[in-house]
This record gives sequence, C-alpha cells and structure tokens, in this order.
Amino acid sequence: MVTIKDIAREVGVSPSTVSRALSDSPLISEKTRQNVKEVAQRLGYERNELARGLVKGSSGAVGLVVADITNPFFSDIAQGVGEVAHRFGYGVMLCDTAGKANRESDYIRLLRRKRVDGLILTSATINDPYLRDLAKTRTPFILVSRLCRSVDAPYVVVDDRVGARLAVEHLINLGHQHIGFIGGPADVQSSRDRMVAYREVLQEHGLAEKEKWMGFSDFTQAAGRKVGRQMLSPPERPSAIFAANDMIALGVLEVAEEMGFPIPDDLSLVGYNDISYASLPRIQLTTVAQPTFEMGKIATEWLLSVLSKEEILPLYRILEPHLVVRSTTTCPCVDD
Amino acid sequence: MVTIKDIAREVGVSPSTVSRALSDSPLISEKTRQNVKEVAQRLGYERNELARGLVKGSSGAVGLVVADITNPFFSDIAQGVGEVAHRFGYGVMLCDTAGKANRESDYIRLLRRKRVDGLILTSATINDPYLRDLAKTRTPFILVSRLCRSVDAPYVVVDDRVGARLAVEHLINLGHQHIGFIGGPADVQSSRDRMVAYREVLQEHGLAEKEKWMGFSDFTQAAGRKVGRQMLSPPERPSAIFAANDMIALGVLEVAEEMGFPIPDDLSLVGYNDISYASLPRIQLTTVAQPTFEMGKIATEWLLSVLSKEEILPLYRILEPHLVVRSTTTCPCVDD
DNA sequence: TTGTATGCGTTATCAG
DNA sequence: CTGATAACGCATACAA
Repeated sequence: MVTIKDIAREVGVSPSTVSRALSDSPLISEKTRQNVKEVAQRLGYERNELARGLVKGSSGAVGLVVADITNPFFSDIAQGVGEVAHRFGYGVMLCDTAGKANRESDYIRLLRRKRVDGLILTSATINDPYLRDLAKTRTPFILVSRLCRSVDAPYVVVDDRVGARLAVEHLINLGHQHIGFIGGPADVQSSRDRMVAYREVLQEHGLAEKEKWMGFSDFTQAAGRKVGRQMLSPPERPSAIFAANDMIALGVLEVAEEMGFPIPDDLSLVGYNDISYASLPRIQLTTVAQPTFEMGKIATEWLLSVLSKEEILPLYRILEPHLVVRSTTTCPCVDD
Repeated sequence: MVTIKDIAREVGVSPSTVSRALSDSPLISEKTRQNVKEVAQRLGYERNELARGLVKGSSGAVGLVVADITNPFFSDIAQGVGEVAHRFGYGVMLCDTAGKANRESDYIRLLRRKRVDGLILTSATINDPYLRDLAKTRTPFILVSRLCRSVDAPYVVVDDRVGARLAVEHLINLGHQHIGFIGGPADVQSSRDRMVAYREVLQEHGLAEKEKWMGFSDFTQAAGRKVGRQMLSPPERPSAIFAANDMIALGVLEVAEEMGFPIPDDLSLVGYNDISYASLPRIQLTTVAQPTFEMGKIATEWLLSVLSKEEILPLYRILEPHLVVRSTTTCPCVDD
C-alpha cells in the first residue's frame, strides 16, 4: 500500500508536506498541493485511517448494535444510521445480537477495542448492568427505541404510552370491550410501557382486565403464535388483540385464521411499528407507526455532533407515533 | 483510556512484557502473566486495535456492502457474515448503497481507507469498472450472489439458471402456456440469467415468447407494480408470471388483485429468494429459495481463511436453489 | 512555506 | 524470561 512517504519521495518533498497538502492545510503553496494531489491520485493513494485514527484519537467509525437485523424495524434504523454516518465519512460497525441478549456486552467490548468513536444501541433492556459500566467510560453512546432505566443516557425513542393508547382507544372506539394484549420481553422498557398504557386505557373506560388476556412474550412471530393460541382458546376469547409489535401480530394473524377466526371479522388485530411487512397486500395490518429511519438519523446526528464538539450535550428525544388504520380492525358488531 | 504503559507502571514491568502477557506469549512466566491480566482487568483495559492493526497491518474488520439492508435477502446475508466474523473477533463494516449503485465505489474507497482486511460485495453489477481496480489491489474480496463478468474474482452464488428453470417448469407442469417474466435490473447478472433460463425453458416446451410478456425492471415492489400492471393490461394477459425476486412478485400480487385478478385463481405467481415476506400468512408465495444466510457464512469463512493463510485461494462456489411451492400457483384450468 | 522531530499504542527484534 | 528499541503511517509543534 502506498504511503505518504512514497508520495513525498516521488514529489520531492517531506512527508509532513504531503500530509498537509492532502488535508488541505492553509499553510502550503497551491503549487505543491496540486503536485502532491496529482501524484497521490496517480499512485492510487488511500489515507490509512488506522494510523490517522491512532494519532487523532478517533477511528472515524460508529458502532451500531441491533437485536435482529433481519427485522425491518432494525434494518430501517440501520439505514438511517448509515445514511448520515457515511455522509460525514464515518464507517458503521454493525453488531447483530440475533436475539442472544447476552452477546451484547461482548459486542460492546469488541466495538470499544476497535475504538469506535461512539455507540448507537437499539437493544438495551431495562436494567443492563454493562450500560452502567459503559456510562463510566468516555465513549459517547445513545439509546434508540429501547430505554434502560438504570442509567442516565441520551436517547431517542417514541412515546410508547401514547402509541399504545392510540391502539387501544382505536379498538374501544370501534366498540371492542374484550381486548387482549401480547407484550414483548418483560425486561424491555417499551414492552412494559405499552402494557401499562393498555391497562390504563382499559381502566379509564371501565373495562375489566383479565389475567389470561395479557402477557409478555417475545418480539417474534413464533411467540405471537404461541401466546395467540393460548389467548384464543376456550373458554372465552377476546374480540380484539393488541400486539406489542408487528411480528407478534403476524403470528397472531396466522394462528387466529388457522383456528377459524378470520380477521378482522372474528378478531380485530393491531400491531406496533409499521414495519414493511404490515403494509403488504393481503396483510394490511392496522398498526402504530414509528419513524424508524428518522430515529437512526437523529441518533447519528447527535452522536456526530458530540464527536465534533468534544462536549457531550444531553439528548432526550421523544417522537410521536401515529396510528395507521388498515384492514385488520373493525367493529365487533358483526358477530355479536 | 488505559494503555499497556499504565499497566506496566502498575505492575512494575516493561510495556513489552505486558504486551506479551496479554497476548499469551509462551515466553513469559505464569506469575507475571497472572499479575498483568489481573491489573488489566482491574483497570478496565481494552486493547487498542487501531494501534495493533497499524503494526500488524490488519484492522480486524471486514467490509460488507449490500444493495439494500431493508431487503431481507441482504439482511439474511448480513446476519450470516456477522455470525462468523464475530466468532473470530472480526468487526463488520456495513455499507448500504440503498439502491444508488453509483455509491458503491465511494463505499469501497471508504472501506479501504479504514483498512478493512477484506470485502464482501453483494451488489455488483455485470460490468463494474471499479471492480477491475479493486482486483489490482492486495485487498481480498468476494462476490456474493451477484456476479461481475468483467473480473475474475471468487464468488459464492446460487445457480440462477437452475432456479429459474425450477420456477418456469413448475408453471408449465401446472399447465400454463402463457407465462410472463419480470426481471430485475438488466445489468445484474442474476437478473439476466433468470431471463435466459426462462426463455430456454419456454423454447424447450415449444412455447412462443411475447415481447410484451417479458422485461427488466428493478428489484423492488414498486417496479413489480408498474411492470405487472402493464403486463396484465389488455389486450392479452399471461396466466402466470415469474418474477425475478420476491419484492417484484409482491408488487405484482398487489396490482393483480387490484385489477381484479385474484391469485392464484386468475394468475399464478412465482417469486425468487424466499425472503421472510414470502412465507407470511396470507401471502404464501411460491418461490425459489436460496440459502442466503449460508452464502454470507461461506463467503466470510473463505475471506477469513484467506486472511489467516496470507495466500489467496480461489473459490467459485455455486449452490443449488430449490423450489418452495406455496399458494400462489395453481393450474390455469379453472378459468379456461 | 517547508522540513525535522516527536508521539499516538502496539508488536517485534534483539540483547541481556 | 524480560527490557530497551525500532517500527507501523500519519499529524503536528517547533524550527528554519
């Protein structure tokens, strides 16, 4: 690989001159700058950012850890992150825990060894001990979509209470009185918040909650199938289900129709996230939309601004979700 | 950040001793090794891989460039890449061209500046000039799923001719005689190969091909809608369509039913890739499956083995696709 | 405007 | 087994 020394030799100047020319330093003559750049081009020089990073104390890359890159929710965020990171010449180191939450701290260590300049975390659970350690370090990080209550860190999230209200009130407005809720993991803040709001709304409307009609599970289609099946089994079943994310909802959709409860006729269904699956023809899931791509962008913009300013300004950004009504919800009248 | 110097001072040995202890060199006493490791742990030391990479001439990261991370096809590959890369302590630098093919060479330059040890490319087009340049460098790279004919590079792909045959023969076996084809971009090798095989099979069975019933487009749902609409418009429409990927197929599915051609009753539909969308309830798309996750793994294993061996052995791996018959195909008899 | 010297944190070579 | 020293490629303070 060609280095500045090679260029220096070729042009007949010192390496430092080359360095300055290449980084457009003001204290250099136009002529040598041109010479240097031309030779650099000709030799196919690419600046070694490992070396540069070593002296500047920054690698020019951010770390991104997601819970499951095959879930469109996270790949949307990743796309947002990449968009702004690349625009500023930063690289993005991706780590996918693929559901194994215990890998997270390993990944964070990996990323810190690689000296990423900052971290974007989208898979925090409610009380991750390693986040406390991370907060003690000098590496800036930001939580996206998932909060961790045990640590005071910048975040960009969507108001899950509001989102869940939107969903449940929509069902109530349609006339539903028997509404089930299937959450994600109990140790994920957003999962809890959606559950809390669900219960609040029920209470506000004088609707009784049933133990059997609410439960935590996992943010997967398989979990949706499993819990959905239980919830729809005799003796009594809800006329509507609010699922804490779209993957769960898809699982419910599948199992409900298998069990002979067509949607929305026999069961109304609301998901959460509005991932690309939700708007597919034939699916047309009613769901709560989050600005995922946007969250990735905002988080990265914050991170890069912190990196340039050298000072760590707080960011507690709560975005608004909105309801997308499609074809999986209707009034319960039809079969009453 | 704590360095080996800090540890050296604390333990009372030289930095080189610390370095050796930390990398489990054989020429060091068990006692000092223990001491060093304990202090390192206590101080929260994390090896600076920028510095390490500088001297070892390797960054411990691979670059991955994909055409669209929100497409499950690519995120599956990415997951496979991450799985093996992380297992060997490598990082993964992700670049998502998000459809803008011209960004690719920029991304490759970015990744080379970051001194990634190797590249995994999944978005090559048929004749990318920058791949020729890349081939001249010392950076190993491998093409996944997409070939570039103008350069002799290692690759892992699925046999698209075979896959397309599977699809078209399935339709013919069902009794279809009027079969349309919607390809992806004309400059993507796999897109062409599927088209070629489609025409071959048609010819072998004595079926005439119609100009109007075949065309290139783009690997997106929007493109599927657009071309699908044209193809299904009067005066005559095919009884079956083979789409070069599942996203296109989904677009066709949508537009066909909008136009009053329920699937599979009035139109049989086959996709390609078997992305997660295809197996969704209500969708149940008949499609040609590729081992995506596996391709990511194989490519990364090859790359890492090349990196460890320092010698660049060839790899031309062609995997076999298989047909997954679901509910979007049936015999044309019903409406004839 | 340019060159020289120094250091970033590690590893490797060579003495001891 | 351990320590001093050089080197990786680049940026920068200081001299010239």
